[in-house]
Amino acid sequence: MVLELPSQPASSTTEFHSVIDVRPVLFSIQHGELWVATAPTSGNWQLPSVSLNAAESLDSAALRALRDQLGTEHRYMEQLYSLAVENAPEPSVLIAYLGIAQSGASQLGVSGAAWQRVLTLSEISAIDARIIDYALVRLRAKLGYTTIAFHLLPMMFSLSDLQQVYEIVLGRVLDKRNFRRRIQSADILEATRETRREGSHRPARLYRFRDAHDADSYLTPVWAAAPVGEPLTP
Amino acid sequence: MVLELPSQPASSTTEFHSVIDVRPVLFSIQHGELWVATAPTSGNWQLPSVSLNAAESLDSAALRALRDQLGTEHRYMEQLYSLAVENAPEPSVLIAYLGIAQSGASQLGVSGAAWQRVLTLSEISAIDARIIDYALVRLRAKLGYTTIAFHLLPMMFSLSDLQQVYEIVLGRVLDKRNFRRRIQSADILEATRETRREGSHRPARLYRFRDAHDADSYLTPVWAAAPVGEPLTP
DNA sequence: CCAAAAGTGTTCTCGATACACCCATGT
DNA sequence: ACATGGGTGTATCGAGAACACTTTTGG
Repeated sequence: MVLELPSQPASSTTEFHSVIDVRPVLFSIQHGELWVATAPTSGNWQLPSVSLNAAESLDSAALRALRDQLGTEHRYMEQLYSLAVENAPEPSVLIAYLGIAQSGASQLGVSGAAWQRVLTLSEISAIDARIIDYALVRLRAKLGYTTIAFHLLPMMFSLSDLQQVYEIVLGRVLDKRNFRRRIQSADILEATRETRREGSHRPARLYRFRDAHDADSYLTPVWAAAPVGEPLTP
Repeated sequence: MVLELPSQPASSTTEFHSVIDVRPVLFSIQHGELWVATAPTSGNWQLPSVSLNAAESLDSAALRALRDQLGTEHRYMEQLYSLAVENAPEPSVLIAYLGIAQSGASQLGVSGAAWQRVLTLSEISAIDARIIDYALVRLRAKLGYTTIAFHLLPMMFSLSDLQQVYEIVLGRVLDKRNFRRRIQSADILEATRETRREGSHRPARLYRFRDAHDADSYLTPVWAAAPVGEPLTP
């Protein structure tokens, strides 16, 4: 949809402009831990970051940051928060994004870009650390009421794979039976005919994520609202 | 906390700048309906809007928009979403806020500013309409798991007042007994010794909102996470 | 036959829902 | 006395949490 800009009262003759710094936090899971992608820099680590171009949406800028500064493709991207950076050499507004890379296909093509363990990442600026913390809070919260976890996994996966994702992100162990009951009652998985054998034990059935549930919540909010429109229908 | 800006790789010599347009949606309840505050404009209505100044945070800019363009004080303010406005005369990034004004003290001091009914508001730009819709979605969602509703009410209120707020915002009728049970079991209210008589019927006990619960959620998420730190403690 | 992960059911508790009557007051 | 909104309790149901054993495979 093309949006029209409403006519604003000309506020003042000296309009103040800022650089728009779009900064995605790209998570992925490797070796049973949660990692963040960091961009090449001299010295310590930093989040990938681009400044917004003319005629570019914030979302595309966030994708561009991943492509140009990391050399990777995304699967999921969501805006997090914006803030004006104070005491910057140049007036700038920072727009943070939460991105998710699939467990397998997450090579970083740009030299110098590297994955870092989230929980032990210290050599990073205060502002980047804050953004990463917030992104993790959001990711954790969204695990509970959205299907965001699937973006961390490849197309086909076992239920144990999925449970591991939840455990790694949430940082605690979940009960297998309760987990499976909940996931299966949400009706968002499709069993495939394939299985995976990978050790001296029973092979795991592989599942696929059902379409049309992608960014939707599958848990009902406590007090659901009426559809926007006429009020107070019981 | 003062944030330091991490040294970025000098991206290009021609840095692209945008006007930062901060636009709060201020809700309040009047005459049993939900209203939005609109700023003076020639022709139809529009949301209040300021462009960010030097050395000003986004939050203060949102408050300034309320003061300068509406002439009102806020009680609650929260960032909603940012987007780059395409096809604008000047490159601009719009940052939307959700604000809440108390039911009583919500006069608009700036001449031309006016409250509009949310559900029947039509003479407004597409972009402002979208922002208002989104703000309403967020407000409705937050009713269920935060104490945001209290900002719509004066310091002291009856339980029926509170229920009415929920009903008006959600657009549907709630059961009185279930509503009271839930609110009271959340343990966020304090009964005062005062009552209010305002008709030929039993007077209502007045309650006060307990402190220290202000912006906090009082409903536990489905799968709570471990505190950020070492992972996988059961 | 042993190790290892996959897979599967039941019980309990608690919160959400539906539902109807008495209470205190002003006129 | 009656009209009006304030205030209260009980029964049902479903979801979340706790908890242990059998199944299938490779070695």
